[in-house]
Amino acid sequence: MNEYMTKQRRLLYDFLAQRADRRFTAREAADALSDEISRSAVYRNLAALEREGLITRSVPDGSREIYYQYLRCGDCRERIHLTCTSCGGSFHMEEAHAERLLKTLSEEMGFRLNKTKTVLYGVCEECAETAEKGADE
Amino acid sequence: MNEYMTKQRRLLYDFLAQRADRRFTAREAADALSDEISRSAVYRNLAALEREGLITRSVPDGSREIYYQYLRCGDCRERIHLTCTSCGGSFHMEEAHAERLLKTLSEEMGFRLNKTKTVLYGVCEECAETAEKGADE
DNA sequence: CTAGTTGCAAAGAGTTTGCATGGCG
DNA sequence: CGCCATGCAAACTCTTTGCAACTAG
Repeated sequence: MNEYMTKQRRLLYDFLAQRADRRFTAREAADALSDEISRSAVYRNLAALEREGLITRSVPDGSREIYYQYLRCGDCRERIHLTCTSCGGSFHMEEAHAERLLKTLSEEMGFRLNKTKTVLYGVCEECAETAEKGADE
Repeated sequence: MNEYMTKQRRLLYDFLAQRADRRFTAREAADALSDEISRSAVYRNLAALEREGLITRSVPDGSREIYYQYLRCGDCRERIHLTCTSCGGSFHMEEAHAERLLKTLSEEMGFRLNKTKTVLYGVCEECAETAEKGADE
């Protein structure tokens, strides 16, 4: 898979690098690169990247569109992710805490947590502060 | 909203009760009830129920379809859910553990976890055992 | 009665696919 | 050169919507 490094592929990879850790839809990628890559190539490449585990997919509440996200760091794939529902930003949980959580769930109820699939949703520090300054809600 | 209890609505509610805590797609519900309820009514009612917070939506990896799930217990909505990626079954995390997790995330990185939105994925005890008996993988 | 609800069929949105052409290695 | 990838447009799938008929309260 991904045997040829085409011009289109390279441009898409650049796009990913620029948007590291941020969500985007296939449509956004296709629009941003519409002069250079066809819609179908974008879809096909994103699907391939997902298969390889280099990007992850999600479908936020209220949306019908698939969002992709490139997780920059190499060790990401073995860590539990936190996603900010406000900015879409991604963070990870410290290993020690993740392990403790894993252990707790396993011991208490035999549940084997999948660190890769699991995403914790909430609001990140930065967004929480912004929201507080903005007052209402 | 949901002011009238129509025959169709009642049938859909029965369907939910029967499938409590299990995932199903709008299509599955529509098919199961196709003699009694039109597809559009199913979609409309599921959307209404979701708005009211009585059912939750999710889009599993590799699927494009929206899955719904009725969470039986009343106190569910304030608890962190665990979903088994094998059987789709739903469980919750004990309050004490949830609180500890919340506190850890908040103190360590200012992340405010949303208990309602967050779902932990993994394999439940029962499915893990079945898989082990089945051997491979 | 009257407003919410249904059913139907048509429209929409997002994604996928077939096939001929093009380009990487 | 051979094979993978692209582009285009048509096809698909799931979901939503407009509207007239129906029905719960």
